[in-house]
Amino acid sequence: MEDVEHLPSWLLTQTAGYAGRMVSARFADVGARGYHYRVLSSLAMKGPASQADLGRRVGIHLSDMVKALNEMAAAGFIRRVPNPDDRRRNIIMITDQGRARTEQLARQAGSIQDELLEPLDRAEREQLTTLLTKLYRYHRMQESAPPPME
Amino acid sequence: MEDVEHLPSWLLTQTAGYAGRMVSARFADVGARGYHYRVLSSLAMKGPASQADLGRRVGIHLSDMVKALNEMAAAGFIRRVPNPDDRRRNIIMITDQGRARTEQLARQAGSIQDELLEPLDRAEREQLTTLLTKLYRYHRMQESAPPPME
DNA sequence: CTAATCTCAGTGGCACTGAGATAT
DNA sequence: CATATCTCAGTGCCACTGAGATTA
Repeated sequence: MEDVEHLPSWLLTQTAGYAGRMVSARFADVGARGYHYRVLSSLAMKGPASQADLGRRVGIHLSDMVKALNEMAAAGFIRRVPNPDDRRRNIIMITDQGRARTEQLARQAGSIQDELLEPLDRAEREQLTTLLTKLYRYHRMQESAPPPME
Repeated sequence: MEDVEHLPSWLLTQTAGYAGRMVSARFADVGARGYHYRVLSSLAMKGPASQADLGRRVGIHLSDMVKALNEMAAAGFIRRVPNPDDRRRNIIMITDQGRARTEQLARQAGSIQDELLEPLDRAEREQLTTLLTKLYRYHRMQESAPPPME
């Protein structure tokens, strides 16, 4: 009988749990959550988009996007502007306040990386990042690949 | 402005998300969830325990343990036996059905490892396991370390 | 009295489903 | 007509909080 603790999938979810809790805690301190940071940083770096496109960009479900944007609009971090070319769509724009918020959250997220990777030396950290990037890219691609027919 | 997608914590939670969804899907097919497998495999490998000890062993909150054990007792995978030496405690024992279930779930979990690690070669898989194990052990230790005073 | 155990109810974040209204 | 967008309500899993009853 194999030990669960040696399964890569187990190690991955456990370590991700530690990472996630660290980041969430920092975000919660300022009343934010992961979805906010994902959306804001995408807007700040890649520009405005419709809600659906934004969701596809950052991997957040359309219906969750609605809720997250409601929260961030109420806080003044984003604005919803009607798209004159397609009246089904909104254009989501980041505000100056939103940019400031993005930088605040980026600092918080960045500051925990050292804490998270503490037991690894420089070379190991690069190894880890490389390996995880491979995994991430591969599965992200798989997702958008042809769904297995049934 | 740094890209979120390069942060180790981001990569970790994203890849863990893929891994978690793969495993959950397989478990859901047979009406199980992650907590069940964790508890059952601990019982199978390390023997009976009280609910509190079991929770500490596998990192599941005491109050969640109650619910998970209710589900598994109803399904006949575990039994609660009163501890004669300490009447506050139960002794949680795995049943034969529970052992069979454990093996079933272990097979399902094991079968997705290849799918998960597909883009990595043999050496890379070992690297990843080694790095994640370091991280896991470190943070698990930190947890039980003296809480920061406030 | 304090501390540990077990139970239950509830919360929050993340990811998802389904249904409905509107517009293309 | 089908398709795409936006919205809302609800579900499931994981992790956690708080409260109460029992026993050590």
